[in-house]
Amino acid sequence: MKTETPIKTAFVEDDEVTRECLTLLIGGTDGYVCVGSFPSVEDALKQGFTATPDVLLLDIHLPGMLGSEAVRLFSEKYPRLQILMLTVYAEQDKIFESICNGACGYLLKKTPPARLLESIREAHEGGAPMTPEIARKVLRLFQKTARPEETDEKLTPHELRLLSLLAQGTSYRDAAEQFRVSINTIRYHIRNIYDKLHVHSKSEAVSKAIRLRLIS
Amino acid sequence: MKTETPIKTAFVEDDEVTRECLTLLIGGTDGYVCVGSFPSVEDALKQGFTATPDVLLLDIHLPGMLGSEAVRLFSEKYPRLQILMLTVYAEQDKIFESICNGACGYLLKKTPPARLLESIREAHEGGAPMTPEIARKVLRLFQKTARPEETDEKLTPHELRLLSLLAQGTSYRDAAEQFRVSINTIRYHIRNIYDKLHVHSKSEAVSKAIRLRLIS
DNA sequence: AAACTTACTGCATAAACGGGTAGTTTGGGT
DNA sequence: ACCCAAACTACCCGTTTATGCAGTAAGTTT
Repeated sequence: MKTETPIKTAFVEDDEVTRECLTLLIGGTDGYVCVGSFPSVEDALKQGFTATPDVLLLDIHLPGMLGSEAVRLFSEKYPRLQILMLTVYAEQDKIFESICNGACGYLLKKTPPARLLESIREAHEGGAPMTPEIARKVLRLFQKTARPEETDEKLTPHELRLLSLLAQGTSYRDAAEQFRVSINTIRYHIRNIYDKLHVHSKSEAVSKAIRLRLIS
Repeated sequence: MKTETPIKTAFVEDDEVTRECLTLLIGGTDGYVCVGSFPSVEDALKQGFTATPDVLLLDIHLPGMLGSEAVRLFSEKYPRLQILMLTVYAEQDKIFESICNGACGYLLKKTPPARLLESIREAHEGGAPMTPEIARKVLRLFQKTARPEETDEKLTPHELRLLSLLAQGTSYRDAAEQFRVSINTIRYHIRNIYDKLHVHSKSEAVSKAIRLRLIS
């Protein structure tokens, strides 16, 4: 039934036993093919893959360059590559770093083989496979970094656009030109913005606006 | 085998057919029990649940109060409640809103019943069930909002402290007083900051600093 | 029609800012 | 002792802001 081309998978994993297991698992399963298996990032880069991989499994704790750092490297080198982190512990900061660098999933090594294969496919098909604990941690991080904190008075769309300009360092004069209005109108709006945000300067307004997620 | 107490589940879902299906599914499955089933948030609040639910399935698009808004309400009323969003479309902003408000998962209605039951259990056990597309969207959002984006030149601790003051709207003069230095020294530092950040104004510096997560 | 809001414009002025140039002081290195 | 880089101080000057006061035109409300 599997007439589709197999998913080209590669690993970077320092533990030899695990690496062997993975190679066997992938090599022995229909629909998957192993195009590389290395004990370190450096080796992978030096020797190269036998074919451009679709999915890369990256261990976090590696001798030499860490997996969490290598994510960016690989994803820049192979833009269509999906990278899955594979590690023993669910460390908050490593998860964070990996995801920010562009990893698309994060699995624990205790993941059973069937689930692992499924996750590789899921990653290849645009999903973001994670173990439940990790998914929850990601959400927590997310909730922490992104809390709306409503303002008492809402800014108009116009005011928000102006605020964005200010955040970019635009002067009143330039903003006036962009909006095709007089500089005095800009002043007028700025005053309203300041009133609503209870601030008294551009920088304060910008910082408050960003914090309240009104802009950016 | 299921000697554990069943997972108390409730729904808010305006489509009557879907609601019936859910009630039947949950009611008819071992290990799950339905403690409420309402067509709107308002009804749920008015009538109350037959028991404090463990997991709540919330539709996004509801008549009256939207599910994405109700998340906070429910999670404040029942702090140990796990809330799963259940909807037809994966809308970026609704996902964002729901998660920020405290939802722990986000499923599409097309999710097959078996997977749905599994997700409820997963939510109850501290996981964060999401469909693959949604998981990927969450990661994307995450990458967008939290990108370190290294600066080419690092700011000194002193410069960072000054930058925080600027973000609060402090003037050069006041900053000088706080640091017990002359206003010219403040200027000196500001210039260095601007050079390092490649900006030309306070507001631009503040916005860049916040975005780069140098401050706040 | 009178009263009121909204968005906008104009002017004035003190204060704050940005950027150039230049001269101390200080604590390491070698 | 010498050099070097850093942190700091100083002055200048044109530009930009913050903010008060005042006025107009279009659209609502009553």
